[in-house]
Amino acid sequence: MELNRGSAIPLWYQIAEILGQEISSDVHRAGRQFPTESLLTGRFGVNRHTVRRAVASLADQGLVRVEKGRGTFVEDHVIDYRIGKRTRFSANLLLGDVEPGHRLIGATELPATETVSAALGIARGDPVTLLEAVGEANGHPISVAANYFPSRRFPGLADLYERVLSITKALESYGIDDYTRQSTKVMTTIATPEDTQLLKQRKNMPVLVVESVDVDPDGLAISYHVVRFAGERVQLTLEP
Amino acid sequence: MELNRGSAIPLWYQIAEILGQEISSDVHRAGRQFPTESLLTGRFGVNRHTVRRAVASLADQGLVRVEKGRGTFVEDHVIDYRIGKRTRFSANLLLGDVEPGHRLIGATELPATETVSAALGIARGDPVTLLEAVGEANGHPISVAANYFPSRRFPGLADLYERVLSITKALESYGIDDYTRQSTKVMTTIATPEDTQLLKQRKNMPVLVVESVDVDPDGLAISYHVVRFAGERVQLTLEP
DNA sequence: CGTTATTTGTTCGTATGTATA
DNA sequence: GTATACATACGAACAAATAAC
Repeated sequence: MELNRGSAIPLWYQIAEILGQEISSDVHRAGRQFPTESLLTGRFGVNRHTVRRAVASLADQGLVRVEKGRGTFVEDHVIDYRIGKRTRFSANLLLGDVEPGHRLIGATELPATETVSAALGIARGDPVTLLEAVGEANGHPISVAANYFPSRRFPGLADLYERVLSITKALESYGIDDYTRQSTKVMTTIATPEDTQLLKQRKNMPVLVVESVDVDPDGLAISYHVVRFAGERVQLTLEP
Repeated sequence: MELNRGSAIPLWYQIAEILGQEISSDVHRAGRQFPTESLLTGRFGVNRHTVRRAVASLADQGLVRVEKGRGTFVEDHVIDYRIGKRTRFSANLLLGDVEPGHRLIGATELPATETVSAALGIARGDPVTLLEAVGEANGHPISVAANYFPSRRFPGLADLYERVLSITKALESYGIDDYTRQSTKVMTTIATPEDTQLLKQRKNMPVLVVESVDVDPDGLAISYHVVRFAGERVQLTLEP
């Protein structure tokens, strides 16, 4: 990682690239203080203005936050979560350079509430299987998901899921080899105490709430999802 | 609005429908206390359980919020904002029964920052026109938008906009008769003091941040938008 | 501060109509 | 037709949280 002084690429840009890389690879830990301008001028052997230009670029990219009189701080990493017609959790995150993971925190059967029954197109009170899971990226929790399935159509889904640990695979056992996203709604609220605990957020941080319905090729609803993302760690990208 | 006791439709459901209608038509104002169970049993001449069933349905639909020992409260109305390939602000809101409006709060020309130039596919420092506006629905502010346009391609856009008060119309003068959404990103943060003031939010409420790029039929970027929605008043619905 | 009234939450029991086996 | 199950509706009582005094 050496600077190339002869090149057509500006010095400040090369420095910004190096520092950006270091932030991505956690050399500078999120939330912690970033090296001061004076430290960086020493390290790269350039003028303070050159370093400032590089840091300004990082700030503009949202990688760091500069506070007059206090210092520069590394922003929390933001994970890019793509939402489209064929959203799958793990497949999704693998597109970035993050290691995805699930942790099942509950599998129950209960009668459908108004909202759930309406979303799934079943009668209120019909039994639904609720799979609750925490989604992780690089070992950090980023989402709490409530996934509802009509139990009449998928009997024993909870047990099956606990064995294969994949919704897509579990559904294959019922002959569902393909499903698509029918509707998606995005909201935001302040994290509940439960969110705060599960997502290891600080108090009073915002959460992104995504409500969606998946349908089979015949247009029949097969699942209703309410996913709550840690707002400070996730960015949704909507696929055209 | 009378109850039909003989009908196949349950009493509690009829009551929920009536009360839901009243909430939509602002008979019960948002944020204010909803009639108590005892008042409603009196009004409808039914058992308290029947009223509770109806109110539970309203709560499940998100129309009211029930607090033990305090009472039931009408939730803030949520505006459904559709996002798709052809998102237009006013056209969008007119689909609901809300009266849309704009208020321009600033029109300036400035050099493109890193993010803006990258989004618009121009060189950093190239002049861009920034139109800042507050979006309103039914007279209440729901969004603060920063709209960036490449000034070289649209010279005099700011003045033109102030005359026609419509981005779509202003762009027509430059021969742009159609544009589509190229990319959309959704994030959330806590409102800044400026957000709080412009959106008339309470302090520390979340905002939904939508970043998007519009392109002309040739795929050339014509605008970059950063819109900040009052989180408690807006729900985004993503069109498939 | 404690007391009291208000309001919602919960749990008994009872009766009735409807659909299903 | 009978038995069973289920949802609806009503009645009464008590528990728990809150607000007002």
